[in-house]
Parts: sequence; structure tokens; C-alpha cells
Amino acid sequence: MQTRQTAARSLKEKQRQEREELILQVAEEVLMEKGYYDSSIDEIAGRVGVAKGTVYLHFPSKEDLVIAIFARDMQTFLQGIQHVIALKQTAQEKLTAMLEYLYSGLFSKRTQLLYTIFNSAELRHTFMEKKGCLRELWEQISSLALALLEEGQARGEFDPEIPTSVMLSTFFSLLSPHSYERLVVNEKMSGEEMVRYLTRIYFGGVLKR
Amino acid sequence: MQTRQTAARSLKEKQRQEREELILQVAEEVLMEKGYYDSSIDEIAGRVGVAKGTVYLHFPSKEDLVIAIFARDMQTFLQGIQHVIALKQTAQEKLTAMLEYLYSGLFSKRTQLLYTIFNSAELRHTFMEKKGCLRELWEQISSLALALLEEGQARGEFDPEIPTSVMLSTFFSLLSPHSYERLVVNEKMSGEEMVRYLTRIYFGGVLKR
Amino acid sequence: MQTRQTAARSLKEKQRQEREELILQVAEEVLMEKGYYDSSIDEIAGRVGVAKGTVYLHFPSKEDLVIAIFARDMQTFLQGIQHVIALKQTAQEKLTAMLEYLYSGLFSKRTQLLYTIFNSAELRHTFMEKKGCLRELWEQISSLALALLEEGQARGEFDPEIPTSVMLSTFFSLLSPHSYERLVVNEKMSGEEMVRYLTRIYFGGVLKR
Amino acid sequence: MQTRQTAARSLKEKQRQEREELILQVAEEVLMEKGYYDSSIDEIAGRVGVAKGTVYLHFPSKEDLVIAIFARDMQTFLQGIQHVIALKQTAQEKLTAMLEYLYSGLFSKRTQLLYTIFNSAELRHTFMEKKGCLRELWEQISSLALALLEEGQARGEFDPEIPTSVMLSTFFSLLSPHSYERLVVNEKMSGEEMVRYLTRIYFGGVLKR
DNA sequence: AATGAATGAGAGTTCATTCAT
DNA sequence: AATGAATGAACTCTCATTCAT
Repeated sequence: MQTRQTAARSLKEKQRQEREELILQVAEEVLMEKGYYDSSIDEIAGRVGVAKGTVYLHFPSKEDLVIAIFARDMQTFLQGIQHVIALKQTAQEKLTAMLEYLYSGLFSKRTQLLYTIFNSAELRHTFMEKKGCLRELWEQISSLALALLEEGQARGEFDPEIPTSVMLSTFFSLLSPHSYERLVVNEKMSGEEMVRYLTRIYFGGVLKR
Repeated sequence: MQTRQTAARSLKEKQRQEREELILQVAEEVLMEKGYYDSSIDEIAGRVGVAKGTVYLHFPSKEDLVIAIFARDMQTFLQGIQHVIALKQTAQEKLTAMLEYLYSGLFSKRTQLLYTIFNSAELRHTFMEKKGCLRELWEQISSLALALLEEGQARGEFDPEIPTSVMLSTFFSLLSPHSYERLVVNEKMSGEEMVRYLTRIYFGGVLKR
Repeated sequence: MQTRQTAARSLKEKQRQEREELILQVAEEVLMEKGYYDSSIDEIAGRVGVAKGTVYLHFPSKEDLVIAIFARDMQTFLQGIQHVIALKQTAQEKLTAMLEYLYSGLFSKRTQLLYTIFNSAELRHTFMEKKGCLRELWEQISSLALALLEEGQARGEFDPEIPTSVMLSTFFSLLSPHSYERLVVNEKMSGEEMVRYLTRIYFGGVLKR
Repeated sequence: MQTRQTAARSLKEKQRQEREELILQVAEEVLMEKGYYDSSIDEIAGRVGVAKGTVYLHFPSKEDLVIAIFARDMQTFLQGIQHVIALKQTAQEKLTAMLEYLYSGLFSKRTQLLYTIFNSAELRHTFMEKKGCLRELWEQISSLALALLEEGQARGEFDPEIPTSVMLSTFFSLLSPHSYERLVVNEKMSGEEMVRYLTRIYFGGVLKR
């Protein structure tokens, strides 16, 4: 049986988490619009509709707020990826499913955000190469893809003369924010279609077969 | 006939241009070392050996200075690319030569710099989508590659089912700063070797032939 | 006869006072450890084990909390001093006993705290020269010593050519926190020994007798 | 012969030093009025009549500004003290001259300021016990007085049973800001008179001779 | 033309205080 | 009565930009 107090406490806790989630969402939006340096805590707080201090109640610094956003996204990625690759058989199918997942619907924007960080030397250093959990999460995602590439190579699916490290880098470079903006935003190509072409290039090359 | 005055004036003009060139070079170095937000006009002026105000005599704002750097780099790229592709026959050879040029020796760092800007939402907006000059240059470079892809496709070299816009995006995504750091900086792969693998993937795919 | 209600009320009142006392004790500790500006209500509440708001139920502001601490300490001092001087005969003995009391055992740290406040322009202004209570208490302690000095002077014990106001100031300056730290903390001199030397200087001067 | 340029440069340099001096003076005033924590760079800049940034042009941080103030004061003290003690013979005369110097005219307020810092545990730690030049300067002033006390004791002038470290601490405790405010500000005693009484107590004690 | 001192808006961060629950 | 989330003013510090010399 719940006492009134525990009920109240869990209500507060729930509200707290809702607010934290709201801050994370708004901060992610602002981050995607303006990038790390042009996003200010003032603006994030303003858009959420709380005072600046409230943001600091949930996240001890701007850096920590951004890390929380990325950690959440990467965890979502990791779980989603693990789920979708479990449904496929070959390495090629699994890698394709990974790409489809990363650039489908809701996640495409988040993927863009992550790319932005990874492609900026300064930010990558700040957020990935320090102790934090982000490095670890990235290594997990990265290892997952690498394992598939090695497995595929071992089984004779993939070109044995290309180092898997190159295959891996290329795999994650397939969709830069630049490409995304050009193809999906400007040329109105659907995400699915884009992924279809990208995987076709990745696996088969651009040459006529 | 030149009067003493016009001679003096042209000397000054020459010195002015030399100084401007020096500022551009130093600013590019600083930009590559520290990124856009951590580069300060103070540091650039300091390294050049002029006062801060002098930088503003040449470039009306930090933004304009950076635009000038990129414009110069992109012009160099454009000319270099035009030169190297003139020496090759097929579209594939020409595109390969383009990549080799972009990531060879001196230019690899500049290429990284450009990629960083293009892949950062906030900076791309600031530098590409506002004032025309950079956008126009990029379109030229981009058109050059696009023309090769279309030509190659028309001649039956390239897969006719992949839209050339996708081929183009993928072509320019081949080397992200992330890949560069991973492969060249961490794994000590040579630039040439990396380009060889990337073109092999680009043209032939990762599948076993 | 007490009704159940009044009994309950007095119980609550007792708990209230115990809590207030606990807050005072903890706040004093924190104050001694960190000084006025580096002590936060958050930390005090945290160490007491209550919420921040609860501290404000007892003390309307940080300033008032600190005033309450000092008022309590000064009242303790006043009573202690009155007690120890009652046991002595001459003015010199009584003053010596006062010093011994102030810097013995438990009180030395509180004395330091008071000195810190009194010797800081900003804090003295805030705490002594505004609201009356502390000022009044200090006047009482001060008057007690002054009366002894005047009495001693009248009886021919003390130098008649030194104004008692100067004797008084000097008396209270004998042990600055600076001296305390130097002699007791760094040089490991015992409190008693230090008081012995200080009174020797105060009463007899540093000259050879 | 001075060129126009060098003349201009030295003018600028002169103006720069004048401004720096003005900032130091104003900052010292504010510091004396409000103490370290309640002084803000905004207020100092405002009183000087410059923008906040200008203060940071001269001093890299609030801490450094305060250190500069103290360093300047302590250097002035050190030189003044060395000068006045050179004119006296015995240790007693020299120490008296030191006190007279420290609390005379212009310096009395600065002395108060230094005392405030020395008597606040937190500030002493920040400003004295780090690497800075302040510790060194203080050691020099302190050593000067200690040497006189030891010399006086060796020559039989001073009580051989009181450790010189105690004599030293007591010497520097003679005039606390508290005493100063009480005697000079409230009771309108002149600085000279006060020093006369203080030295009388210090050297001869308060007892009737 | 060249300087660099001066500016001041704006950043991240802290914390005493309030008040709905 | 007790809570602690929320507030927002105030802080130190930065740096692109201006302008008197």
C-alpha cells in the first residue's frame, strides 16, 4: 500500500524526470539548430520556459548537458542497432539494417547531430576523448560494426584486400550531414531511398556491374 | 611613364597584398589548430606580428576573414582539380585524380578544415548559405565532379540506377575528418594508401568481386 | 493541569528548539571551516539533515543565522567570563582569567571566528553596526573588561598614564587569528603557554624587568 | 634625440601606467570599504570610469588585481620600514619607528587592509600561502622585525624568557582594525598618540612601573 | 596606414531566497 | 511543519569590434 507521502514523492520524481526530459529535448533542438558554441543556456532555459538556474539543477554544466544528450542518443542507437541486426542473417544485411535504422524517421536528425560532433576536432576531443561514458558507448557501437565487417570478410562476403578499419570508417562516413541536407532536405529524397542508394554504392561500388 | 608617386603607390599596394596573404596564411594555421570558435583575432594578429586593428583593415570581420581563407582554398582546389583531371581520360580516372589531389600532401589539412566547416550545421549556414562567394565556388567544384559522374554514367562506366546526386554526395563524404584522424593519424596509414582503398570501395564496393 | 494538546505542543516546541540548536551548531562548524562567504545554506542544511527551507523557518536569512551564532557564543562568553572573574581577586588576575577562558579548549575556535568577523571591515559593518543585539552584547563584554581596567587603574595597579580605552583595545587584540595560527597551529605551542606569554607581555611589557 | 614615434609611445606608456595606478587606487578604496567578497569588478570599473574589460586589460583576474594592490602596499611598507629603522639605534627605537611608520598618515588605512586579509583564514590562504610574491614580501617584513627582536633579546634589552616568535606575533597584533576604528575613528585619538600608548604597553606592560 | 587601448554585450555559473506542494 | 524545485540577480571573465592617436 502506498502512503500519501510516497505517492507525493513519486509524483515529484516523475515531474522531475519529465522536466529533465523536456530540457534534454529542447537542448537537443537548439544544439541541432545552432551548434554547440552558439547554443546558450539562456536560450535553452528560455525555450523550455524555466529559469537558467533550473537547467543547472539538472545538469551541472553545459558540457554535462550536452554529454547527457549524446549519451541518451547513443544508448538509443546501440539498443536499436542491436535489435535490428538480430533480425538479419548475413553481415551485409545487418550493416544495411544498421544504416536504415540510423537514418530512419526520428533518428536521422540525431544522427546528424552526432556526426557534427564527430567531425569537429575540438568537440570530439572535449566529448569523446575524455574519460566520459561517451567514448565507451561509441566504442561499443563501433565494435559492433567492426565485428560484422570482420565476420563478413572471414566468410568471404567482403573484399579481403580492404582493411576492415577502412571499411568501418567509410561505413560511418556514408551519410554526412552535408549529404543529408543536400539529398533529403533539398532534393526531397526519402530517407529509405537514400539509404538504398548508399548501401548499393557501399557494397557494390559505383561501377556498372 | 611612371611618376615617382605611382611607383611608390604600387610598392605600397604590393606590400599591402603581401601582408594580406600573410594574414590569410597565419589565420588558416590557427583555424586548423584551434577551430573557428577557439581562434581569436588577437592570436592571429599576434602571430602575424601586426596589431589587431590591422587585421580589420584587411578584413571587416572575423567571418569575412574566414570566408577569404575558404575562398582562396577553394579557388586553389578548383584550379588544381581542373589541372589534374585534364591529364586523365576516363571519368573514373579523373575522379580518382581529384581525390588524390584533395588529400595529398599540403592539401589534406585544408581539406579537413573545409570538411569541418561543411559538416557543422552552424558554420555551414554562416559561411555557405549567406553571402554568395563561397557557395558559388563550391557549386563550381561540385559541378565539375557532377559533370564527370554524368558523363561516366552516360558512357556506361557507372551504374545507371544510382542518381548522380547521390554519387556526388557520397564522393565528397568519402573522407571525413573522423576517418582521416582514425586512419592516417592513429593507424599511420599513408594518404596515398588511404585514397587507394577509398576509391576501391567507391568504385567497386566492399563486396568481393 | 496539562491537556494532551498542550503536552503535544510543548513536545513540538522542544523538538523545534533542539533542531534550532543543531542548526546553530552545524552552521558554526561550517562557518569556522569555510568562512562566511564560502559557507552555503545548502551545505548547512545538508549536514544537519534537513531541507534548505527548514533553515529558513528558523532563521529568516543567512545573515540572521550568523548573528544568532554570534549572539549565542557571546552570551556563553559573557557568562563564562563573569563566572571565572568572580573567583579571582585583583584586576590583573581577573583579566588573566578572562584571557585564559577565551582561549582555552573549546572556545579558542569560537574566539577565532569572532575575531575574524570583527577584523573584517565588511562583516563588522554587517553584523555589529546594524541590528542592535550583537553590538549590545559586545558592549557588555567590553564594559566588563573596561570596568576591571578602570578599577585596577584606580587602585594603583595599572599605569595611570595609559587611557583605559587603549588598554581595552590592546587587551582584545592580544590574540589575533594570525597569531593563533602561527603559534598554536604551526609552532605547536599549547594554548595555556601562549596565554601565559601574552599576559606577561600585556602586564609587564617585553622589556627586561 | 627623440623621434615623434618614441615620444608618442612613451606618452601612451605613461598614460597606461597612470590608468593602472588609478585602477589600483580605486580598487584599494573599494576593497577597504567593502572587503574582498563584496567588491565587484563592475563597481571598481564604474568608479574608475572605464569599462569592465579595461580592468582586465591591466589585471588578468580579480585575484591578481588584489595581489597587485597588496604587493604594492607591502613593497612601500618594506622600503619605508627599512628607511625609518636605519635612522634609529636600539632595537626598541627601531621597532617603535616601524609601528609609527605603519600607522602614520597615509598608511594607516592600507595597514588596516592588510590586517583584514591576514586575519581572514580563507583570504590569507588565497593570497599568502600560494606561490605568489606576497608570501615572500611578508616574510621579508616579518624577518626584519624578528631580527630586531632577536638582536634586542641577545643584547639584554628584552625579556629573555619570552620566545621571539611570541613577541613578533604580538607586535603585529598591536593594532587591529578593530582598535584603530575604536580609538582613531570613534575616539578621535591621533595616530601618533595611539602608537605612543601601544608601544608603551608593548615595551613596558600595563603594570605600574 | 597602423596601432592597441577601450569597449560592452554576452557567456557560464552560483546561491540566497521563495513558495507550491 | 517541512520540503526542495525553482528563481533570477549577480558574479567573473572573454573577445569581436571600434576609434582616437
